[in-house]
Formats: sequence, structure tokens, C-alpha cells
Amino acid sequence: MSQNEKNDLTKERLLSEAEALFAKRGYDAVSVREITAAAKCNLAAVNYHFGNKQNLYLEVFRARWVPRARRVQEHFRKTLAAQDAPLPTAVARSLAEAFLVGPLSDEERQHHHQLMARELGHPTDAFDFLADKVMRPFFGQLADMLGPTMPEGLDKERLMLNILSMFALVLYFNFARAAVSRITGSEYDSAFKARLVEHIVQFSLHGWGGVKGGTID
Amino acid sequence: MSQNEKNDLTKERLLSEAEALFAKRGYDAVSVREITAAAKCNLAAVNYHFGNKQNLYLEVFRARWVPRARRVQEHFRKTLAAQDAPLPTAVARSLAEAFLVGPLSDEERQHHHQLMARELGHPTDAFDFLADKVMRPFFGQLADMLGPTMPEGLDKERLMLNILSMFALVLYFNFARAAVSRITGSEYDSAFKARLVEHIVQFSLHGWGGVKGGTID
DNA sequence: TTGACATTCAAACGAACGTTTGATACAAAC
DNA sequence: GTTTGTATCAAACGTTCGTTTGAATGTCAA
Repeated sequence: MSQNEKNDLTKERLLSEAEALFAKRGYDAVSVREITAAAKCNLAAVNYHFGNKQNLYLEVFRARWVPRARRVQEHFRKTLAAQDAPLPTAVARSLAEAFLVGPLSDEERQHHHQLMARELGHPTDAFDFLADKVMRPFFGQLADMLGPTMPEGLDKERLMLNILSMFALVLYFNFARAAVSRITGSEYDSAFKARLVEHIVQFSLHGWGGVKGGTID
Repeated sequence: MSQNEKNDLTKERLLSEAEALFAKRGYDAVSVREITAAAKCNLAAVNYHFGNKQNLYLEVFRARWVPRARRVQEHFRKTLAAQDAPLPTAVARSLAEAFLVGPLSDEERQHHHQLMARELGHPTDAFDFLADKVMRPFFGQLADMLGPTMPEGLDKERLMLNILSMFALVLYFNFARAAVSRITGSEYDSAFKARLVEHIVQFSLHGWGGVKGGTID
């Protein structure tokens, strides 16, 4: 088993370094040589453990991205269950908190959302996986939760667009950090992140009008 | 001048094909050979007209992206000026209409927002250009417009976050078209686009609560 | 101790990359 | 008619790419 442990370590290191590099710079900009150098192993290790570069990319989603998404969703469900009823206010706050603070380290969260954004913009095989195993089920749960509390006469598409829009904000403010910092002139520190959570909650609930924070909390 | 015209044609074709390919697949995934093949010219044309690949990429932003962004902004200002006062409702509607329907062809719009999203996620030299020449000035104008109409006690950062959030929605629903279609199950045709404009306006103004369309229009 | 198996490694493979070169074509200037 | 300058082209440059190979290493069961 000590042999298996070593194997696993190399495989795990490869997955970690590959994820970080793919997230930061994209599939094509990262070479196998760069990944194996970062993982401190031989060039051939990628092909030995994963067959080829493309499959390493897919495995990053299977072995790392999906479990992490599940952790975030679990965190969301836990914090929401602590509340009385799944009212939109509580749902929005729990969602924003889970995805912008939540159980992930800041680096994990950055990589997570960058990988997701890349797949949204240019879907590969990984997107099928991601949509079926993570997005659709979770969005379905949210729709079931929020549907009854939404204004009357709200069709399913409109509800889904509302949910997607909140995720667009979460994704955007994680994905475009550098740009957001430069435009707002604010450092992306934990204080700014707290203000961001507040903003996203207010915006999702009330749009431009919901900035006074009157009835919330 | 007929020689200059031919030169220009090649240069213009290169810019067009390069923009389309860079937008769809990103800088590193597109080769100079692929661009010159699409533009039906010799491989060396990129280096002759633009020096190198990187500079062709920058020139796509300077010669194509920025002028197009200006056209969209001009469209926004024109349709807004036709209204009485720049109330948030009119601003939101004019913005969404300019950026989701507006003066661009559907293909242009798609490429435009994909290039922008790529720069937001991983800024290069093009982003400096883009931020200084287009984003900051326009966001500044919007802030001046919307500032007085916003709820009392709204600081500058919060106002900018509101504006950025509306752009996040515009960008997202252009950038992640394939994914949005697959999640909502709706075709991205012009009818869906019209519903999208309506949704983004309502969401930006009222968040999850603004789906009844009561006071709007 | 031996044989089977899993893992790592240096080295090399052919293909594709961005870029350069020198020849060629052609219009305008002298 | 010759020169000058611009644009295009096929061909090649050296480099890097993803992948393959075969030997070396270490582990464990027989």
C-alpha cells in the first residue's frame, strides 16, 4: 500500500496543479510539461496516470470540481436549515454566503469559479458532466424552494432566469476579481468580500432599489 | 491607392477572422496558420501587417472592439435621450436594449462579449486599454446619471457595484449562451432574447421581487 | 530468491507552433 | 526604362508541443 500511497500522491499532486493552472490560464495555454514541473514529477506521469492531457482535464472536474461543488451546496443547505422557513431573503443570503465565503479557501473558490466560467463560455465534454451532476439538480432544488414564494404568475423560465442571474453575479464577482478591483478601486480583501455578499443579496432581492437594507436582517 | 486598398482588405480580413476565432476559442487555442487560412492569405501576412500574433490580438481590440463599444454606447445615449428624464427605469431598459439587441449583429455581439469576458477573467495588455478608453468613462457617466436617483445614503462603491451587476447579467447572458439554453431548455432565438431583456431590466430594478412588471412601462 | 507488477524516469518521436527569409509581382515615381 | 516601395508567397527556421518508448526502480507474493 505504500506503493499505492506514492502513486496516489503523484496523481493528487497532478490534479491539484493541473486544476490551478487550467483555472488561471485555460486548457490550451498550459502545457503538460508545466503541469508535471509544478507537480514535481516526470513528464510521462500525465499519460501514465490519466492517458492524455484531455482526460486529465476531465478528471479535474470529476475528482475535484464536483466534490467541491457538493461541499458548497451542503454548506448552503446546512445554513438554510438553521433558519425558520426558506423565504427568499434567507435563501439569497445563504446562497451568497455559501458561494462567496462558505467552506472553501479563497484560492479554491477562485479556481472553482474560473473553471466553471471557462466551461460556460466554451463548453467541452466537462460541461455535460457538470450540468447533469451538479447544475441541473441544484437549480431544480432551488426552483422548488423558491417557486412558492415568488410573485404570482411566474412561469418556470422566469424563475430559472432569476436563479441563473444570482449565480451570474456570484460567478462574475469571483471570476472578474482583478477587473472589479480595478474598476471599483477597492482591494479584494475579506472586508470587501463581506460588502460583496451584502450587495449581491440586496441586488438579488431588490435590484437597484434594495440598497437601503431596511427590511433585511 | 488600389495597392493600399488590397492591403487594407487583407488587413481587415485578418482582423475580422482573428476576432471571431479569438472570441470563440481564446488566444492560445487559435494558431496564426488558422487565422491566415480563414482570411485566405499567406501565413506571413500576420507578421507583415501586425508584427506578431500578440499585436494582432491587441489590434483587434484597438481597431474593432473599442469602436464597436462606442457604437453601443451611442445607441444607448440616443434611445435614452428620447425619454423624458434619466430615471432608473429608462436607464435600465435602454442599457439592456443597447447591449442585448442594439446596433450590433448577433454574431458581433457574441464575439464582443466573449472577448470582454476573456479579458475580465484573465486581463492582458488589452484590458488596460479597454478599462481606460471604454469601461471607466462609461461607468462614470452612468454613475453621474444614476447617482441622484438612487436611495439616500448610497456610497460610490455601492453605486458602482449596482452598475457592475447589471453588466454582469448582460455579459453572462451573452457569454454563456450555450449553457443558459441548456439549463433553461429555451432556444436562444430573438423571442428568447426579448424575454431576456425584460428579465434583466426587471431583475436589475427589482431583483427577485420585480417579476410582475407592475410599475414598469 | 525469484517473478510479477506498478511506478518513475531520461530520451526521443513526429507534428504543430510563431517567426523569418528571400524571391516574386506589381504599381507609382523619377 | 529604371528605380523604389509595398504586398504576397513558398519554404524553411528553431522551438515547443503531446505522446511514446524502454530501461530502471521499488514492492510484495510465492
